Amino acid sequence: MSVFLEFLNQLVPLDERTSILVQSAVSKRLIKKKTILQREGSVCRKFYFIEKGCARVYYHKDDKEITGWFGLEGMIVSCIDSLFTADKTIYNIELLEDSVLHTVQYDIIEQSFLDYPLLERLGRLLVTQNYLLLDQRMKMIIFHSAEERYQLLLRQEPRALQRIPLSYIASYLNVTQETLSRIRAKY
Amino acid sequence: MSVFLEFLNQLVPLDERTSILVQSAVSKRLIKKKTILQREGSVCRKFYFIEKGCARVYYHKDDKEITGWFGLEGMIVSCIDSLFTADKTIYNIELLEDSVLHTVQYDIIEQSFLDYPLLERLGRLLVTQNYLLLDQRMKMIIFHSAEERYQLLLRQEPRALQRIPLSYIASYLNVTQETLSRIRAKY
DNA sequence: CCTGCTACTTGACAAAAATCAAAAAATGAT
DNA sequence: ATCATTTTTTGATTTTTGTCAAGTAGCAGG
Repeated sequence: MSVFLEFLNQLVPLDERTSILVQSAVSKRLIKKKTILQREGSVCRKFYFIEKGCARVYYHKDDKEITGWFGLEGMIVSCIDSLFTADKTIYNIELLEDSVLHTVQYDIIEQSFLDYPLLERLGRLLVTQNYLLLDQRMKMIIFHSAEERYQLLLRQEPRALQRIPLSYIASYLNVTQETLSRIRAKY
Repeated sequence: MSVFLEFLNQLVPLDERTSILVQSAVSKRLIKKKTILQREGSVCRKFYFIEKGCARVYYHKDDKEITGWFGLEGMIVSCIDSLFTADKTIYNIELLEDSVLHTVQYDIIEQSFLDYPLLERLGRLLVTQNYLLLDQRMKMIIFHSAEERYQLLLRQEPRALQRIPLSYIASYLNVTQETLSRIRAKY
């Protein structure tokens, strides 16, 4: 069973027919660094499970790029603002490394929700999981100073800091590159 | 049909048996201003639909109270950090006015998800809806200056600004009361 | 109508972080 | 390895917002 299917089964043990349906919506591929998976202004009908590699989700503020989210091994990335609304997304998704991705055609999933109750359940739990992540991130930004945010990230995602350019980390933490550099210099 | 049931039916038209189940989990009551619906440190097993009135969800940062969310007519409030995890919540929910609330026992809902596919669907859509709201709020805070945030709120929730004390609004916008007062003085 | 409380405003100053500019270090392609 | 490019660091200065303190306005209860 694929890594992605295993990931899903940990949330909801899937029966045979749901499992087959999901597989029909998924394709696994190796994709090159710097590929833009999704571009702002487009409508997003896919989400990606990262088996290997690393991505960032970013948007433009004035002329700067602001990182909204990272994806690392075992995470799902998408442009949720578009996926769930069919509006145009403000996000871009870019691969930061050559990556092994499982691409899920969300249209297929969405059409099947009513016929596959376990899929509906899986959907609910995935959204819930991501809601809690977003809530955490929200608290992180409101609760903590720039320096505390850096330290939190250091504890929660040490993987990220090795692999991802400082400027991307900085905007994820909602500080400028310079400020983050100075914070880091203290340690 | 109750206002709350109508609200749910707009998301997912419910069949008779699901409707009956939901009603068995809900009770409608008039609750007095200043009542604390949920206290930090407790585990939250309920959520509330506001038919009439107004609530705030807040937490403590050092010794200050920070407003994380408001609830107005037609909105749902809860301590989601606890509801979905069964961990202790950091949030308090307080009524700012005498309010008519529909209280939902989440345990009953949760136990029924597997037997009631439409309920599962409803759950998914409710979480999705709230995820998008949180995403919006996140963008509001990261994208915009204190002043822009005030103006956005003014446009999005003019209702709120009439009824809710400035200090609560301020912490919701992630600024101090003084700063908000100064911003407001400009108009 | 006065009293006491709470909510809000205003002012002076301090702190955190942003901005602008330039240097240093790291990385990648040849 | 060398050079060019990109990323990161450092310094000086400004902006934004926070903090502390004091005052004013509005309101509820006697």
